[in-house]
Parts: sequence; structure tokens; C-alpha cells
Amino acid sequence: MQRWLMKTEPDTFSIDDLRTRKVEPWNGVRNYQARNFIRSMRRGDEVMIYHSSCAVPGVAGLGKITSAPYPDPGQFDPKDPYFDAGSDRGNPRWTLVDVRFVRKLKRVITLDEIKALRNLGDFALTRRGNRLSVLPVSDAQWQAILALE
DNA sequence: GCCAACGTTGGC
DNA sequence: GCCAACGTTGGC
Repeated sequence: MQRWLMKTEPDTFSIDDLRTRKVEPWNGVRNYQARNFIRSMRRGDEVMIYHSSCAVPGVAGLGKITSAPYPDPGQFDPKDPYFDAGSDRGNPRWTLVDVRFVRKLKRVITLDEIKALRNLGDFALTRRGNRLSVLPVSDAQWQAILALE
């Protein structure tokens, strides 16, 4: 089983929205590196749900991958904000997975706290200038972050 | 293939 | 709202 972190802007889709929806197709990822991580996901992988572009950025909850990767339907819909005219139906460019709500953390574990952990090793979340919206989390990183809860 | 211009992300 | 960092686009 692999572990991941997926970012979302809580003003658009928060951990509370995921709890309400129970399972959500994680649509709209339009970055090749993030897409490649999505394509390597498997049913049962665990995910940290991270709130970005908000007052207190940080890990807000946990989820689980409940589907194999499959084509993001929005790429073919001209009315979809993530429409991509260059994507070929025979070889879709963009992929998503379904994410199921697992739990909301008792409190948000903030980016500041995560940065202050000195023993995380190489971590895409805290790399300088990082903008990846989907990134891998090692077992050690996962445990060190959740130990802060 | 280079690289300047442009758009987006996301912390602050 | 600002802006640094980065990805993408497109002219050459």
C-alpha cells in the first residue's frame, strides 16, 4: 500500500465536503507530474487531505483511494472548467481516482508544524517552491505528521 | 531546442 | 492582494 497527499482549496472543496460526499472523483488535476502519481495509485492507498490557499494551510483529514485510475471525464466536456481540447478520447491525457472520506483530524496539522519537523527527509510538500497538488508520502513521514495530532 | 512571455499555484 | 517559483506555450 502506498501513501499520498492531495491538496484541495477548502473554499472550493474541503474535508467537510468530502465527509458529506463520502466518495469523490478527484477531478481537475492538470499537471503531468501529479497525473503520473495518480496513475500509480491503487485501490486501498491512503491519502492525507491537505487544505491549501487558505488561512491555515495544513493536513485536515484522511482519505482512501477506492478506484483504479480512470480518465477524468471533464477533459472531454467543453463546458467543464478543466476541458482540454487537446486530449484524445482514444488516449486520454488526464486521469483521476475516487477518494473516500476516512476521518477528519481533531485539528489541522499546519504547514508550519510540518516544516518544523526536522527528520522528514526529502518531502515534496516542503521542498522550496513546490506546487505539486498530488505527492507521495513515506511511511515515516505519514507517522511523524500524524503523531502531531 | 532555446528561451522570453505568460499563466498558475499557493504561502504570506 | 502581492509576488516568488514554477510549468507551459509559442516564436524563432
